Amino acid sequence: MERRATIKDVAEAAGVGVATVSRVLSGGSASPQTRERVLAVAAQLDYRPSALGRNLRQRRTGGMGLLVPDLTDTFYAQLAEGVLACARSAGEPVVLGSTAGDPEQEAELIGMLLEQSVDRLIAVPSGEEDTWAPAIRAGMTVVFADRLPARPSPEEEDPAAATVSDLMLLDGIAAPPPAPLPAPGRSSEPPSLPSVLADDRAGIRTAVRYLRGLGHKRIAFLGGPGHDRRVSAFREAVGSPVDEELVVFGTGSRDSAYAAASGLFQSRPDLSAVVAGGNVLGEAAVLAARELDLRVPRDVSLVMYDDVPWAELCSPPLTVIAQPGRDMGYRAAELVLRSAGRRARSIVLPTELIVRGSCGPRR
Amino acid sequence: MERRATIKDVAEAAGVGVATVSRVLSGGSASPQTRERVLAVAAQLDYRPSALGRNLRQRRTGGMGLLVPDLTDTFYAQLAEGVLACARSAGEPVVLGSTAGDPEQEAELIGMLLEQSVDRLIAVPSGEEDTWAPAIRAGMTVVFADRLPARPSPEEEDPAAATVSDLMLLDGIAAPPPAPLPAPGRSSEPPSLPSVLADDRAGIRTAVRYLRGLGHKRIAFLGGPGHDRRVSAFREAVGSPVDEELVVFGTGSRDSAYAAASGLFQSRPDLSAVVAGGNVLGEAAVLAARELDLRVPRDVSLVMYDDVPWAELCSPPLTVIAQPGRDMGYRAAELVLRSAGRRARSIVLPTELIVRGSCGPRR
DNA sequence: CCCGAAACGGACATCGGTGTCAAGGGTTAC
DNA sequence: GTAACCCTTGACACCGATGTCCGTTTCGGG
Repeated sequence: MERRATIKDVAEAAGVGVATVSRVLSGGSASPQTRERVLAVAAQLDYRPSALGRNLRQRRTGGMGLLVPDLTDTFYAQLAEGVLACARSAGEPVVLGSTAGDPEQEAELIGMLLEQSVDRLIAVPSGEEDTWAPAIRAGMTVVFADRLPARPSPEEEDPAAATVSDLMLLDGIAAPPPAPLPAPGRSSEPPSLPSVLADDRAGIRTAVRYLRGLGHKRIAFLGGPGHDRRVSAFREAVGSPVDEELVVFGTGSRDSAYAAASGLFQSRPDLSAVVAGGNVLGEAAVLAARELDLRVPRDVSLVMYDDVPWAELCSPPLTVIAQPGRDMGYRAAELVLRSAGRRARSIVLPTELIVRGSCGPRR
Repeated sequence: MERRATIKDVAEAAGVGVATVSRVLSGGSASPQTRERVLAVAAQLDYRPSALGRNLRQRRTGGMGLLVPDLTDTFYAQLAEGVLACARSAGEPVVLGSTAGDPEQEAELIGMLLEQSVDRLIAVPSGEEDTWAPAIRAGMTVVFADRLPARPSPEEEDPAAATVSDLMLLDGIAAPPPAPLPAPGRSSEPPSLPSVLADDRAGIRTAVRYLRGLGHKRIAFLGGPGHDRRVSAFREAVGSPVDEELVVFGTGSRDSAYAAASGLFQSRPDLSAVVAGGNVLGEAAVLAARELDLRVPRDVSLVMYDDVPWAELCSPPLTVIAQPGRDMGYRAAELVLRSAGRRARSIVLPTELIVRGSCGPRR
């Protein structure tokens, strides 16, 4: 319960001024004997500089914030572990928040971080870009991981082409002729926000091709919030006449994922393969299939996005699109720490199709 | 990028002193018109008090620290979600650290938290009690979750009886006659540290009885670090002549868990049931069994500690001892927030045996 | 031997809040 | 009419660091 020693205590005990102590401890210049004496006294008093004083003086908190939708989603847990590993090796604290995929909670947490003067943030965003405007405006260095914030639904300009989101634009179906103008705008804009993403497009494409190679024609996509890039890649990969009934979404909870999967299987018994856009959705697909007495891979083939430890536990073990969750977190933390002040770069990491036993030839 | 408004800005704009602004915003007394004016100005300037200034003045950081061994262990993720939920509703930040079960990293993280003046901490401890002494001495309010720090191996007093750890003492085999003195000391000591624990003893006992009821005689325990209470409960439940070869440990990593499980199955093909002390160990047991062509539950029955979403995905779905991870985290956070200053209480939450399909009659 | 430059180190302001204290104004009681 | 009291309010010190500014010392060169 004893009071911690302050820089003043050290200064007095060493018979020097506080400024000298500060200089010595932060690597400034000082004569060898002074330095030595100060260090000795500091060690003897077990002095540790208070982050509070320093932070106030420098008007910023060290460390970084981390916002994820849900830690019980193993992928986000892996991501978080990566961030923590990097932060630990840098000796920096990490302030964690879980948003449950709710933009409102996300906004609250951003507010909390601003209040704490946390000026570096790694986030798996749930809200749209305007949720993030306050953070950016306040000068936070934000690195997005796993996905980017969605663009808000526009209010003016060609409402027909931009109704849903840019999904439709990237789709290449809804608006093929009127695309030339918006397209360059869109594609020149992505320079955009610093991020660490997996190469979703390639991952999905590989999976779809793999299923195609097994003879599957009716392939479904089971998506969740934030899977925009994956869906659009899926649409692109399956080609023009996308059967919209085969593209369904859950809201992020396990229950809704199960409902979506179960609904899909029941409404379209003719489908022969499913691509699950995330591990929670994959889990739901396995459960729903079992409940409906569909055997994997005999009755339905399944590819799941995310490699998680339990994918191997299933019978049969699940074929997955692995993305390097831990690496993504580590790299994001590096980015946010490195880019002291200015805008960070973006990184795309490769995915890998890991073939196990959940896909078979078309029945 | 604009500078945030400070309390001084608000004071000037409202034509009052800073003290008045502080009073108004922290619920102190002020005349209605003053209050109104200050609030209006604050809202208009979008003023948010800086946690930095406040923390420095009050010599403490708000919020709490959270230390867990590994977030990719779903149980700890659930625990963390509980803590985050409570903290979020209180508007408090959570500083997270992952220790990888390594006392050294744990000690480092404790140091980091002390530096940050975080004075409330929830921890799943890996180190022994002396790892925690600095934190306690510094006046931190610490609530342990899931387990308590192990007592350091004593250096004096009857070295024979206390060689390994208190495991051996509780064992009741290594030192049956010289036990009377240490025993009351042990059992009167637990008033000890504030904590939120699951009723491991009851959980394990129930599981062992259940397996016994199915006819199993050779039941093994697959443990990990921190499973002391579970092991001792296991020993107690199986009764006196404990077959020590049937009690094996991993070090916490997935690899070592797998090695332990595989070694167990290979060295003792006569065992007919396994109790896995945690979900990582359960996972390892399933994989090892499959690798050795042991079918569950025909060749070997399995009960796993921790209910995790993927337990239902296995074939057959795993029978588990469920402990309320999320609740434990939430309750721990409540405890640590409530007990502003003084010592917190302890809580024990019930476990539940959830019978699914991984246990069958003795082969 | 003296002068200038460079190295060193201490006093002090500062960051953004909170708590203390005393002054001032208004009301009530005697 | 005056004393006693309460309520409101602002000035100011303080928390523990950092950085600026300036005085002092030391050393080398002329």
